[in-house]
Amino acid sequence: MKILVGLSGGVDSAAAAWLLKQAGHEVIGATMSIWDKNTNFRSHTSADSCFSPHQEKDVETARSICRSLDIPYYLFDCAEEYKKIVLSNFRQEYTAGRTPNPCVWCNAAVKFDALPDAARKAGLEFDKFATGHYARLDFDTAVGRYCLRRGIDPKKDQSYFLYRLNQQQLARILMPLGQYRKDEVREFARRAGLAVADKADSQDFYSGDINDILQKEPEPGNFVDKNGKILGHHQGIWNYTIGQRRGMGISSDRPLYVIGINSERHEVVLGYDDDTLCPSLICENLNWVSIAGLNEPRRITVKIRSSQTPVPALLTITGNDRAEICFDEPQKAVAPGQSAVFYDGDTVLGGGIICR
RNA sequence: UGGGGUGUCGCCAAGUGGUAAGGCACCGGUUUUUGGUACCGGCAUUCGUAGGUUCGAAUCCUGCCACCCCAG
Repeated sequence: MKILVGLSGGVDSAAAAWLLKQAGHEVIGATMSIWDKNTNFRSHTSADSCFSPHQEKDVETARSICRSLDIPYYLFDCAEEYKKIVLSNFRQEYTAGRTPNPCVWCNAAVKFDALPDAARKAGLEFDKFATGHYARLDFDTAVGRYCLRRGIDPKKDQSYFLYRLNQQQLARILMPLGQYRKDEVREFARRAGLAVADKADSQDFYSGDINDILQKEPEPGNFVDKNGKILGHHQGIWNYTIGQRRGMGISSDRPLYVIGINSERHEVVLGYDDDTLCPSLICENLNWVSIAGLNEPRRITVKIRSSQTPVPALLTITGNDRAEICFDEPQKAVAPGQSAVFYDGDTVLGGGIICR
């Protein structure tokens, strides 16, 4: 097969490319560029964030990975789509007092969409598009759908970020790392002689001044308690997210957490540990993956953040493109704007955006 | 300027003669392809201030300063 591999400059995607080449496929490397050169932020920071002017360094790394794997390499400019979808969602959500998840949108609209698209438009032909994600894919003939499943390594599973992919996209995707553990992947990279074999994991989305990326000026408002009593002042609701503890600068008898954000009043509501607990949530903008939909309530497990083991709950469709999830045990810090992803064991059924 | 009270880290606060607990905040690190959480570590040679008593004081005594309350 002819396979286009999305390379980030990290170990995982490099190892994925190597694995596919080892398996005898014809592999092509590609990276999407997302930083708009016209952006003029006041503060530029660390190189290891995803959205950063330093992405050229990652491109260079990806290029040298391809050189050592002896495969062709291409760079595609996806900054326009990235700006239109990921950044605009990011800005809109934070401004509305919600907490966006850029990775979820980036995957569905850019990485697994604009990037392979750009490659095709540039005249590249390939059968599949592969990445270094820790998730598994297969086709379930019984339901006639492509199914997304958790990666074997529970600590590295990235299926949470992928629940927005549609069947057309899934049909052409390969995720060769889903069946390996991280330490095995590093071992592959070492064996392949890749310089990135021991490169550090993870990256922030963005590490500069949030006012820059939101194109906002600081906007003072109050910290209040549940009863509306003023506890202090902040410089913009977009600096906070439900469940957040640090960064308020307010001392109390016990730690204080953000339990609400009121965009109309520009207030951030603070409360104790217990106040962050929530028995249920409503989500909308649903996307179904391994099933076509749901007609009756279903017992599932659900993740409301990426680094969480799925927790048991009851999923009920309550309206058009709207669902309610009742947790067996109340969950901490349910943040609107984040995603709730539904699982049945290792299988991603679908998910939606939390609205309350 | 009569009476009473208080003054220990940014905030709260233990300690009443034996050589400064704890919580919150803050800072650093670990975890993590969002945000966040959690975890680990750091954080008053000094107790409003100046003297005195004592082997030894944040703790006892005296002066001064500041703040609070009551009475003017």
